[in-house]
Amino acid sequence: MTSGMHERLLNQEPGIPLHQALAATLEEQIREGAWAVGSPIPPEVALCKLYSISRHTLRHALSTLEDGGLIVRRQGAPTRVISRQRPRKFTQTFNSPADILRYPKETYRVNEVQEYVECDATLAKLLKTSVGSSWYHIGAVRKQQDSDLTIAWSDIYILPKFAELTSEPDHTHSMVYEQIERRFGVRIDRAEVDVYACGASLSIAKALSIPVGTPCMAIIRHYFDANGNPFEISVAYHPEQRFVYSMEFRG
Amino acid sequence: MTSGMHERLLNQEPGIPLHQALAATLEEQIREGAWAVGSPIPPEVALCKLYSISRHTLRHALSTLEDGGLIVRRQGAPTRVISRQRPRKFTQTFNSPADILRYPKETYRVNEVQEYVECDATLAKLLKTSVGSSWYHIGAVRKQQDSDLTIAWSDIYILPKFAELTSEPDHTHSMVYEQIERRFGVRIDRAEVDVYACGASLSIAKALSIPVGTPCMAIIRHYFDANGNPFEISVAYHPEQRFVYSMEFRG
DNA sequence: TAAATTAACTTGTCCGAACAAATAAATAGG
DNA sequence: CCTATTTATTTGTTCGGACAAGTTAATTTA
Repeated sequence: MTSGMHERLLNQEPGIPLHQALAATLEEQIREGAWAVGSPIPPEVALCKLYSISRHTLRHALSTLEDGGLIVRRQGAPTRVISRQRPRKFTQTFNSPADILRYPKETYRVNEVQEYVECDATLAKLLKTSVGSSWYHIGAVRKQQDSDLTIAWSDIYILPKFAELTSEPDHTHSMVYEQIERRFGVRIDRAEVDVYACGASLSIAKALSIPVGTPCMAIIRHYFDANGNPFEISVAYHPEQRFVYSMEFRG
Repeated sequence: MTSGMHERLLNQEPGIPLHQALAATLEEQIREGAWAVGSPIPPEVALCKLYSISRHTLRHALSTLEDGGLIVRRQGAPTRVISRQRPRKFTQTFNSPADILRYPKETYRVNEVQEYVECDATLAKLLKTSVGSSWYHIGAVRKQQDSDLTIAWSDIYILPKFAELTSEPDHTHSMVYEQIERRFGVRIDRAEVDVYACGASLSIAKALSIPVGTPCMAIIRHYFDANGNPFEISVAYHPEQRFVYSMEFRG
């Protein structure tokens, strides 16, 4: 190309910051394919001269594009385009593990079973652990504070060394993982949640006063510590119509 | 306090940037409760003098804290502490709405019903829309490509103007929302997902060849456009044992 | 007293410059 | 031809300064 590249003027409207207008312009250029995905964009000093702006302002704009997932920057290496459009990501953020199941605050547990158990084949498969592993089992119903309506049956399995938690005063009114974190300093690093439908077993039907085989939503939560080992596994059974697991995603 | 506040030296180890060390120090201060939640921290110029650093470096550190959710900054107003600890957020990111339900790629639909419908009271409640609103209804079973095992029954409701989609060649092998986006340029801005357990109704039981009342997991997805209006609502029923909705969260 | 205006304060934007650190390309050596 | 070293390139860090824009508190005015 004989004629030099003409400077693309920033349509600088009053009121919007320069770095913002610049980011929009660059994003537009990337979308139009001015630079192919994977290829480097001009170095910062070149862009500064092209747009007649300070390096600081340019870097602010590039930072915006990087946050948006359009480019990657590495010290020493040229900045590269990694996507022509802002990748659409549907995210759902939970501020605490309690939100994962969105249990209303106004619920509490009534423990009916407390015992040490050893995994047989069936339980090991359910908990995704090995046969013979030992757990402290808490069987409880979860009720609504005001109406006393039974929402679910919960089987909570925790490491035997945490068994003493059950003697805590507010044990039945707060989440077990919170108590473990408070008393033992074990922090949740990762959580797995499985959801599926099943019919109520005999014992669950009895505890919830529903017919055997009533459709239930089973929610199994695995809590892992920083070392990747599970320290709490809870299995909750929600009878039909008594619980809706609701989520929202934004693009 | 008569004695002036003693400067807290930054334990500046070689190799780590100043703004990073500063951010760590400030985060520590906040965690220790140097400033109560809701109260303002000293203005930038004061912190600059206290730590003998440039305002630019300080702002870089504050930006880090803001990203971490510890403080909020508003032009003109003092910066305030909003949390003493980095709020633990469990996030799950989906790159496409398909991942929300994690449908395997190797599934396809077999349409059995295609009709225009008008919401009666029951349907309006299920779809969270108003009575009398019109939709184009697609009833279909979802099957696995190789085994031909039926995974679910789906009721898909789309705006009447999108009805012509069903004549597309690959209609049954791709997601309806994808086709809407491709053909009509309607982009998903938000999605709501509700999950609960229910028993199989007569029509569903017949379509899936299962007994009436078989436990099913119902997943209702609402897709909203940029204006906040729903343009597709799908209701899927998964019989027990045939579908597990699995999620993973990281702290 | 209550509302409107002013002033002080605080964060946001933007420039210029210099050096450090990491990477990629060019060069020298086996 | 391949490897190790050097050089050039590019992004990261840090300073210093000035003004703009928004918020809050104080002041004035009705």
